[in-house]
Amino acid sequence: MELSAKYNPSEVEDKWYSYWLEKKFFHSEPDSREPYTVVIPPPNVTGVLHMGHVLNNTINDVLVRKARMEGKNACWIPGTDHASIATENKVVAKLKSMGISKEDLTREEFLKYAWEWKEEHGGIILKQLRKLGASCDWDRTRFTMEPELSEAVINTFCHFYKKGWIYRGVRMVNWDPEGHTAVSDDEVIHRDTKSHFYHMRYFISDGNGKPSDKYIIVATTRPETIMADAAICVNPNDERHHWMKGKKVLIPLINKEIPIIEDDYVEMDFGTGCLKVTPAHDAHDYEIGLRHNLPILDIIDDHGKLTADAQILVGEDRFEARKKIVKMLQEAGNMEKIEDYTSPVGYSERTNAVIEPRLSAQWFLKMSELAPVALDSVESGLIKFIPDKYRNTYRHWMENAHDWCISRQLWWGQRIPAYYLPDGRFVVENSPEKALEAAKALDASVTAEDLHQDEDVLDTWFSSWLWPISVFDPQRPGQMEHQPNADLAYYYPTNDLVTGPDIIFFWVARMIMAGNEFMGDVPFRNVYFTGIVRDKLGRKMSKTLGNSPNPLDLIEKYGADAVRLGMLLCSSAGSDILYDESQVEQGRNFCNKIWNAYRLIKGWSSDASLPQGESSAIAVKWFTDKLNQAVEAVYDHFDKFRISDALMTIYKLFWDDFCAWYLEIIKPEFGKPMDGVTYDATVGFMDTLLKLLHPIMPFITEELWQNIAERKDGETVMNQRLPQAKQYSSSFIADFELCTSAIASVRNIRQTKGISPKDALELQYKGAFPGELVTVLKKMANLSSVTEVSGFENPDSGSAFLAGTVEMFVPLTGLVNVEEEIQKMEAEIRHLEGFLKGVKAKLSNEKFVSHAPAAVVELERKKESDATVKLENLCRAVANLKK
RNA sequence: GGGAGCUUAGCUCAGUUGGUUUAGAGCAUCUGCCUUACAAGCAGAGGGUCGGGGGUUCGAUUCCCUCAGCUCCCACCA
Repeated sequence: MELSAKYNPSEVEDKWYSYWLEKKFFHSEPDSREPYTVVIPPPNVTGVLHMGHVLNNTINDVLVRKARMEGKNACWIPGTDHASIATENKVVAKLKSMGISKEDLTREEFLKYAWEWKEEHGGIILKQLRKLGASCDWDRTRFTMEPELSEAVINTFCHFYKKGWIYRGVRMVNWDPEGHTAVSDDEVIHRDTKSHFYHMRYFISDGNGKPSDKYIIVATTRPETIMADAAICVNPNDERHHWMKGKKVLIPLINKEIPIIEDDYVEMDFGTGCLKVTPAHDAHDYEIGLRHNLPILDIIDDHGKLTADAQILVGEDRFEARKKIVKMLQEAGNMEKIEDYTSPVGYSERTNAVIEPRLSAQWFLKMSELAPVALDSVESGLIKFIPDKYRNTYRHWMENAHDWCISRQLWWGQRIPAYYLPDGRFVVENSPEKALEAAKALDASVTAEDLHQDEDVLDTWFSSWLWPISVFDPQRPGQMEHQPNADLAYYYPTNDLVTGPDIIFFWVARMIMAGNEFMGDVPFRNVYFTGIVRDKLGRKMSKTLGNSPNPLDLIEKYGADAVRLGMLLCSSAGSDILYDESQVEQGRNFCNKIWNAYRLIKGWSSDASLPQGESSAIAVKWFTDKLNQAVEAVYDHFDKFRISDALMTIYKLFWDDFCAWYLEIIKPEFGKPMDGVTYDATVGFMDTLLKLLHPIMPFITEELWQNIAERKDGETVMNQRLPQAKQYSSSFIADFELCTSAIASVRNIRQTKGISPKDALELQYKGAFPGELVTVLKKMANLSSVTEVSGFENPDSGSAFLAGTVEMFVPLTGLVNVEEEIQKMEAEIRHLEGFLKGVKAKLSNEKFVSHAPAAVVELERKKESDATVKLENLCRAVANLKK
């Protein structure tokens, strides 16, 4: 095979991915092996791949491929999420562009369009994941709104309703006037927003509904809601306002009379100490209203427009109304002053509309029973969070969890299985038939036509919280009498969950609740929280900023392995990731390095009759040790989910140890064959390295592994066993490092003296240099001789250096500047003296010697003696030079 | 307003119950090399008083306090 000097990923990636699919290597069925299970955080069905997905799925794939190569039965479930609000919005927008308004369609007609949209645009992201190399079991692909999973959602609703944990109630909810739906507390994002603080005059009523000459000042940020005011509230301890106790005031512009009431909630030193109470449009005011029996007047409709009850500005949008009413108040003489003001405002996570607190009938799931159990799952250590700090966040939320508003005023999603009787009562059943039966029990005269199903659908998270269960056995959630099927029994609980911290409450916490409820066990053992991918300047990647690269373009340009590596290089768990394309370049360079190492090895011929050279034997021995040391470290890193450290360990093993040292040592003269023993060992090393690299870089490793030796059809590197760490000699590795440092020093001498690497030099040394490494030293430093001496012959005509504590000397007649050599050594002496001083200070400290552990003291003694020897050597050398 | 976390070389980060030759890596930088695997490369080198101050300790990047800066999460818009 003729190989180009550069690795060309596009030639190999599709080929091997098709091969893996064709051979069903990703598919898993229960068997006697230990399972390793992961479920994908289901992306929006209409989503496209972005850098966050790349990060998440790369980590997932590394974990899955590693488990597979450890002999586990690895199963990674892919799928998508129906994403009610996001998808419905997209469909509405599409219809709008076609000149169709959602209001003109029936529910069934709209859903027909929605499904068409889903078929057309859905699942693109799953195809894109294949380009990344994701080894998902595609035969098990799931969608949260497919019939079976929808049934699971409905059964779950019925389950909790019958338990009494789901209730319907009129509550203050977060209304999204653009999405025309309520959203849960967690879907509201609070942002400091610049607005104004309007100080308005409310005149005291003269008792006949006419303004007197006295007024109070009330401050608000929302003057457009004054028509819905039910009272003015002051703090009972506020003496400034005692005079108006029992009086009434008139709402400006509409002159409606409202009482002045007292409540501790009002803070005396905020604003004017007078609070306008608007129960229908503020959650706090609603509470005050309940306490004081105030009437509730709702003047804002579903779309955020003022209703007829407002009397004025009817039909105006709430923000338009605000502008207009300010002017009206000014003209009427009711505006005292306007201040600039910044306060937190809630926005809808999905539509970015300003949330309108609003009273409406919604369905809720009680958290009082589910949250404590889920909290305990993490507190007890049954589930581990990586990094650990998210335990705090989790605990805080769990201890303050509000009931979950699960109804959404949308059509795309699972419709709430509540059926209303004509008299307003309702029944909850998982089918219309059962509902009719239950309804007849309440009222025998009810017919199927009389029953009306609730118009709302369920929150999308109400289906995704079942994901780790329903992907295996959709019949289990909500039906405790159904025994888990073989898949669920085998694969549940899953092992690791890789996800972003932004959905710790939406999804992670709730999956733990559902797992405990329906399986009596947590859904996963470890949760690895990735960071958020940001650009080089630390900005979040977003479409509007245009700072988010298209991952597919990157894969096209650099190759999937390079993109994976680039992502992993900087991905420590939990901290945000500053992405830069140069990291992907580094990944591409590494691919190229691997490719070329392979080319070098493949270009060699072996001759079994040749004896193994001494330096080659040493190199094989050393790299075997080095490999085992690295494998041990890699496993340790993986165990702690330090994926970038594991990667860096392998990276350096390959690049520095294998390529820069090992291959250079064993490299035969050009065109000459290599002895068989070394050649076979080298091919073996390459084979092992490819296996070690495979979870991270699946494509290039498969390509090379398939070529480095004869492979049968159906063989793949992804099903090989990962190397296991064996015993290795740390002392031999240390000896070798002594040798490499000596080689570097000689090379440094060449560089500073302008001596070509081609000109051989001599070397003398004094001290304990391991004899077996002399041959390596000679070859790599290009030395004609290496001699152990008792004293250097002409110390002023050469360059001396230390390798560890071994003194070394390169004779360089006529090339040495004695002054420079002396200066170099004296600098070294100063450093050593400082070091020694510190060590001696410690050792002469009575308390250190008596308090510190023996091993530490011993180490200090060794430092002292080593440094003393070095110092003596250096001083002698300098003295000689100065002669 | 409440809570959590971060601050170590130009950049991105390790630093594992306080002691491993007076701090490590990758990238970037500088110098010299187109040496028949690789210039997407090779060889060598430089670079940090571990945010400031204080304390505990024989010993602090590591523990405590404090100040400064940054980030994130939670929180009902008077």
